[in-house]
Amino acid sequence: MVSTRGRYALRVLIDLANNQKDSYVPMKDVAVRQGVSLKYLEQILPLLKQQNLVVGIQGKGGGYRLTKKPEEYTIGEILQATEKDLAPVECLAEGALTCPRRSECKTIAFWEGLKNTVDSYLNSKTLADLLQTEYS
Amino acid sequence: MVSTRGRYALRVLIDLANNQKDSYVPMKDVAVRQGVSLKYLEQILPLLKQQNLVVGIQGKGGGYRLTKKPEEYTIGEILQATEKDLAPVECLAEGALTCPRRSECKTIAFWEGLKNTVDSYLNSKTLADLLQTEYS
DNA sequence: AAAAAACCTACTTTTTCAATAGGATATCTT
DNA sequence: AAGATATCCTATTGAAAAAGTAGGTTTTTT
Repeated sequence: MVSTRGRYALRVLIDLANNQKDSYVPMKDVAVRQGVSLKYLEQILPLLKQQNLVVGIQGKGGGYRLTKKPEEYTIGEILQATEKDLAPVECLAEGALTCPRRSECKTIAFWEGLKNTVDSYLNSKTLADLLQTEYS
Repeated sequence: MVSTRGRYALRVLIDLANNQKDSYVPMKDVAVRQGVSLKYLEQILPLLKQQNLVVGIQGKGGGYRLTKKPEEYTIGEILQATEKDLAPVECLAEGALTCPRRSECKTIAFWEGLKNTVDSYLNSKTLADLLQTEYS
C-alpha cells in the first residue's frame, strides 16, 4: 500500500503545477491548501529535490518550483522518489539478496508479472493527467 | 507489499495441488517441504478454510485438501482471503470512511485505475498457472 | 489409551509509519 | 545590519502492523 509520503508528494506536485508563477511557492502555503503538516512536507520535499523533480530555494521569497512540464512527470518516477520500494514482494525489492529457494520457486514469474503490470500503469500516467478536476 | 501470509498461502496451495491424493495432506509435511514454521501455517490455513478454499479434517490421518481444481482458483481470491487489504491506498480500502476532501481530490481516479489494473491481473491468473516449474 | 492432526488464543519482538519538535542555515527586504 | 521568511537537518515519539513463537485444547483414527 502506498504510504502518505508518496500520496502527499503527488498532491504537492499537483499543487505546485496549479499554482505556478515566476516565483517560488513556499511549502507553508501548500501545507495550508492541502491540509497537511508543514513539518512533514519538509521531510518529503528533499526526496523530490534529490531526484531533480523540484528545485528549492532557501530564504525569504523562496520555496519550490517544478523543474519540467507536468506532462513530463510520470507518476512512477514520483512514487519511486518517495516510497521505500514499489516491489510487490520482498524478493523483487531493490538490492534484495537472491532467495535460496529461487531455483525451485513457482511464484517468482507471477510476482514479476505483477510488478511489470503495476510499473506499466504508473509509468503510463503523468502529472498532467491528474490536473483536470473531475468528480463523480 | 504483499505480506508473508499471502505468499505462504500461495505456496501452501501449490504444495497441496502438487501433493494431491485421496487422503488429506498434513501441514506438518507442507511446513517441512516449504521450509516455513508449522505454527505460522496453522494461523494461515483457517483463513483459507473460511473462504472454502480448502477443507480441513482434524485428528490422526487428517490435514487439508483443495476444494476445487487448480484452474478454478484465481490468485486474487487467495490473496483476498489472507491479506488485510489489497487496495493501493487507504481511502480505497474495505470499509474506509469517505474522505472529507473527496470532492476536490484529483488523485482518486488515478488510484482507482491502479486498483483495477492490479485486480485484473490478480484475477486473470489461476493457481494452475503457477504449477509449471520454470526457471530462468 | 495413545498418537496425530487441526484448532484457538495470547504474547513478543521487530520494524515501519506518520508525524512532531527544535533548531541551523540561507536569502531577501528594509 | 536587522528582521523576516524560507528551506534544511536530524532526533525523538507514539501507534500500529508484521512475523512469528508458544502453549494448550479438541477431534479423530488406530
